[in-house]
Amino acid sequence: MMDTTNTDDLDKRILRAIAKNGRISVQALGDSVGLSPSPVARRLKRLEERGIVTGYSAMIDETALGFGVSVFVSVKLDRQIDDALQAFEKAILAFPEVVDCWLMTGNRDYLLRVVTRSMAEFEKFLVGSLTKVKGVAEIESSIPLRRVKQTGSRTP
Amino acid sequence: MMDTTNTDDLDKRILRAIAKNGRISVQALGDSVGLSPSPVARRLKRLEERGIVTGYSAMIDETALGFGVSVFVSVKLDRQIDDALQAFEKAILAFPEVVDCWLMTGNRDYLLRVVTRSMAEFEKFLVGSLTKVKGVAEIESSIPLRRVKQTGSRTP
DNA sequence: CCTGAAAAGGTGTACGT
DNA sequence: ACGTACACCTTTTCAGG
Repeated sequence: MMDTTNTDDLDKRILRAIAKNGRISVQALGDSVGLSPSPVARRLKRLEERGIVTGYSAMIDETALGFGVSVFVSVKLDRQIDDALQAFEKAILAFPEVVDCWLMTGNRDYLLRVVTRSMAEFEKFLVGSLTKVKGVAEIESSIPLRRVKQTGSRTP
Repeated sequence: MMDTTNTDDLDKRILRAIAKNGRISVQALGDSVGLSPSPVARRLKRLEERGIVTGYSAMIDETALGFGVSVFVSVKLDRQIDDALQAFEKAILAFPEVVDCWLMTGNRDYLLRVVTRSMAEFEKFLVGSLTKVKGVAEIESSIPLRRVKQTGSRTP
């Protein structure tokens, strides 16, 4: 059984273009892929509806805004039942400090990236917010020195 | 001496809004922050010029593009001299499979996120590319089940 | 599934406050 | 530094191939 994704080459070119410039106009998109604006708009809408394009975002320089601290945090929950996972994830989604979160295989723990203005603010987040989330059993922080590469997402 | 970032509350609300929806119109932005379109456009332009807004991007479900495999890879180098780090980083920047890379404190190892079409392609990258980079001593892979949160960047 | 044209809606500039 | 007005451009919708 083959998983026909239903995204053709034109869609892929549209995706590449909007990955590079999320505010590009439908017209310019049409020019770049060789289509008139209306089909591009239709395809874009369809890509959004199908959940392939999950949204659009401005890329903001965190350090320019004073958020100089970025920390990787590994979190283990004390139970691994679905309820605990759901409760944890709901809390995570509400914390602005958490910019990225993955559920890992293995011990079913989470890997987060937490961004704050300072170490003091990070500590406050850790003891004031994260440790207070129900089900959190273990927390391990790793501090990066610097970011070597940032692509956002892969493109062919 | 106070570090007045020169971004006031209005700017911050604009940043929050465009982080959440990078394709929002200037008009809608104006409505949401209580300003008419022209000042919003002026502020937006200024935020871009000052490098606070570095660009716009569509958030794309990588799996939709056929990149179903995402793996966190931890890499230790056998020597921690600057030359080794530089050589390693140069290699990393050239690999399209590596979408994100951080130099970590502590044991001075690297944390990468590697994205491929399949496990077979991942393995090929691992044995064919990553292990062949000079200085690589230890590699540990962690496989995520799914992404829980993807914010791109922190907002004020 | 595409084009093209017309209606609706958004943008950018100039100027007034 | 914000608002309004207006000309211009972009998006959307719909008829037709």
